Amino acid sequence: MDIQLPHFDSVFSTDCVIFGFEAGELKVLLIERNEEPYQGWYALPGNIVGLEESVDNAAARILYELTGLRDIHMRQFHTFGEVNRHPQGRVVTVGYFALIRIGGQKEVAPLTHFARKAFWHPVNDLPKLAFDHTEIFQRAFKKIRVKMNYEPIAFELLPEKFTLTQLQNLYEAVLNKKLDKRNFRKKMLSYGFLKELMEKQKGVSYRAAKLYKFDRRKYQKIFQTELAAQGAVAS
Amino acid sequence: MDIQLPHFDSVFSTDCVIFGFEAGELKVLLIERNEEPYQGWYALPGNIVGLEESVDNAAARILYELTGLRDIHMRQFHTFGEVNRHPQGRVVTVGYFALIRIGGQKEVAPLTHFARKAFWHPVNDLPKLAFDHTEIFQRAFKKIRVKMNYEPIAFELLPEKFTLTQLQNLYEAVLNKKLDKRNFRKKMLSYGFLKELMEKQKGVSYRAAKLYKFDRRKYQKIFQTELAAQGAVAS
DNA sequence: ACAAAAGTGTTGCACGTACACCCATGT
DNA sequence: ACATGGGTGTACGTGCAACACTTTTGT
Repeated sequence: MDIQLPHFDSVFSTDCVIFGFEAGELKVLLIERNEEPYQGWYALPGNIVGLEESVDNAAARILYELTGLRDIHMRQFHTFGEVNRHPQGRVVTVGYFALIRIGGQKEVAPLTHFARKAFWHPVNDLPKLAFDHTEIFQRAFKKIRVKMNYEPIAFELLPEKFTLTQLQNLYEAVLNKKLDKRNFRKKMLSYGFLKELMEKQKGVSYRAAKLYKFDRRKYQKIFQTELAAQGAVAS
Repeated sequence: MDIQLPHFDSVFSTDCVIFGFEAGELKVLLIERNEEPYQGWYALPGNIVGLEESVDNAAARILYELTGLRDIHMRQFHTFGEVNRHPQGRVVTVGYFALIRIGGQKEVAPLTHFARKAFWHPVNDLPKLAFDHTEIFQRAFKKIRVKMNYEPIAFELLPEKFTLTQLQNLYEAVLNKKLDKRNFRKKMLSYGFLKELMEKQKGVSYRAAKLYKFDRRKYQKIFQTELAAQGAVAS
């Protein structure tokens, strides 16, 4: 590539805020850093973007190297460009978030020596993180709380088959408020994108609940229809 | 600053999508480039971020240098990180948008030789822009269309005093659909953040309309109350 | 007087919210 | 039998959408 731009000692990085849901708690994926700066600190999985890869691809690669997770649907949410956010130079970082099923892939574990370990930590009661990662996390958390009200992202956190109570618990954990059971069920079912399975919960010492799964095809059908309706009005 | 990071020949830039409203049309601020690459092309105002300035500050500085506009409230909306978006090297760009009153400041004009001119162009019927600026623009446009439905950003585009019909025309231009006059007025007034002035329109050859202004203090009061109510439920 | 835009209410419908009890199952 | 969560319906209020005519003013 023919470089004619000014040479700056600047790099960009990506940091990933990966949410999971386990034992009724919302969790975030952290690593323990194995290199300076902030060696031994907890941090979001992140690293420097290579010259020959897009930022989106870099985010996926870095997440894989630090945690073993791959094929995760990540979305950019904000770029952090303060001058002194990295003690060793000018690093602008692009923040991504994702919501995944804990245990949906094998255990999380770093593939490089850059991180000592990778682990899930409850979002409440987070320790101080390296760099400005606490701020990055907060911003991602706020984002998903808002997004959960108008996009079906909650299902990405649940196992494929789930009960309505599990779904409600998740909403309550993310939104941090109690919801009314009857209204919650009525509303969720009214959307029409939950598929009721013939199956029931097993191994519980009380009445077993029906299992549901999120029907992405139905959801997209509904969503596209809405968009088309809006388009028709607009034309 | 003690640089111990890998040296990459990479830079970051900002590009600004500045919206204005004039003659019933939504417009975007463009420059004509005076340097390679894309010399002579139309582009969004943008340039490279300096090592010693935050990305946010750079966006403001660059906009000022290229258009003479300052003290504009800009918001980041997306970062564009494809490998080949700049023909001369690796440039990751952070996109910002703003909505302003055309004519609220003096005429737009570049302060540097980097741009030949700066001018307003209707958002419909945009020419091909330099780099991936068409995509950047589209993404910003989509953002404000969505945002206009739940934040009072429309007022940033209007003169301080405006009529309800002007406000409605603006909504119609941005959302690209016709709205019902009675419902629109009822809804806008019901929010309670429009202050009716003692003044009327002048110089029109028909019944003069009342002038209103956006009362930001009232808006914030309402907004904070809503937030507090949500917080109370959550606690 | 006429042209042009300002201004004004009612009704039906969809949706959210509040609220309490019986049911099925495992121990 | 009892403990535990599963599962269900109604009534009310709010907010949005559809819809047409009279009023004011300048020319």
